[in-house]
Amino acid sequence: MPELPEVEIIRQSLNKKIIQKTIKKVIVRNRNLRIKVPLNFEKILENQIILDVDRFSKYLILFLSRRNKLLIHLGMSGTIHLLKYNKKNFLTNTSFYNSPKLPDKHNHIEIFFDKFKLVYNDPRRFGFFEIIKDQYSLEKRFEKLGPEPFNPIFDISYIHDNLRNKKKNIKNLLLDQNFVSGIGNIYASEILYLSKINPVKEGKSINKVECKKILKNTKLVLLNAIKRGGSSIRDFKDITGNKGSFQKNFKVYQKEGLKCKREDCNGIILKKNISNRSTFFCNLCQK
DNA sequence: AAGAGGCCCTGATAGC
DNA sequence: TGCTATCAGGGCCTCT
Repeated sequence: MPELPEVEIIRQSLNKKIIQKTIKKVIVRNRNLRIKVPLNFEKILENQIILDVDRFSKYLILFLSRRNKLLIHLGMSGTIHLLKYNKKNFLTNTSFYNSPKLPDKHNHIEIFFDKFKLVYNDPRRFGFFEIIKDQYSLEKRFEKLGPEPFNPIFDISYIHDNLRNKKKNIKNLLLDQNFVSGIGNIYASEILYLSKINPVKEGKSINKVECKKILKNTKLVLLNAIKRGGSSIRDFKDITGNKGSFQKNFKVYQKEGLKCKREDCNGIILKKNISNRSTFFCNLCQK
C-alpha cells in the first residue's frame, strides 16, 4: 500500500504515541504474513520498551530496549492503527481511529500497551513483522538496497552511472529498490511526468540533464507528499485517522484520458501496463 | 547477469 | 443475483 511518504507519515504519528511505552502483551492472530511470524515473536517483544521509531525506505524500524529491533513492512494493504481502551477496559476505536471498512478478521497482530493497543491489519498479507537481533543484522538486512533519494550518495553521477548500461526502462528502474529505495508505483509516474521523460525510455538513453531532473523531481515529489500527509487513495490514513491530501496533487496517476496539466501542452494522459503495473504519462511532453 | 514474468493474497468493481 | 475477469501504494523467486 504505502510508498516512502506514507510510511514516513505513519512513522511520525507512531513516534508521538509509542516512544518510551512498554509492550505489555502481544497477540498474533495469523502468522501467515509474507514472512511467517515466528512462534517466539510474542515472548521477544513482551516487556520491552520502544526507544525509537525509525524508517528506511518503506520499512518501519522500532528500536527496542533489549537492543533488538522490530522491522515492519506494510506490503500493499497493511495498515497500523492505535485503539484506546475505554473505562470498562474494553477496546474502543472512537478516540484514535475509525474505519468501517476494515473488518477485524484481518487484524493479524495486536501489541498491547498500558492505555492503548497497536493493531496491524492487512487483508492481502504481503506485509511482515520481523525481529532483527542487532544493529549489525539490520545493516546486513538492508545491504542490497539502494540509497534513499535524500541520501547525498544519490546524486547525478550515481544516477547516471547506474542507468548508462541498462536496457531496462526508466519506470522499472525507478521502482528497482536496489537502485533507489522508497519510490513506488504512484510516485514513479509522477516523477517521470515532472521530468518530461517517457516511462518506456531505456536507462542507457537517459542523459545527464535528464538525470538531474530525475534527482530534483524525485526529492520534490516525495517531500511534497510527506508535507501533505501522504496520498490517500483507497483510504490511506495515518494511525490517528487523518487522511493525506497529496492525491489532489497527482498530475498523471489515475488521470487517464484527461488533458495534460501543462498549459503549453495539448497532450492526453495515457495509461500503459509496464511489467504488469499501471503507468500514467503524457503522450506529448514526455519524450 | 540483467531483465521479464510469475507468484504470494484478498477485496472492490466492472461487465455479462 | 451471481458468475468471471481485472486490478490494487510491493517485492521475492525463478527462468532464460
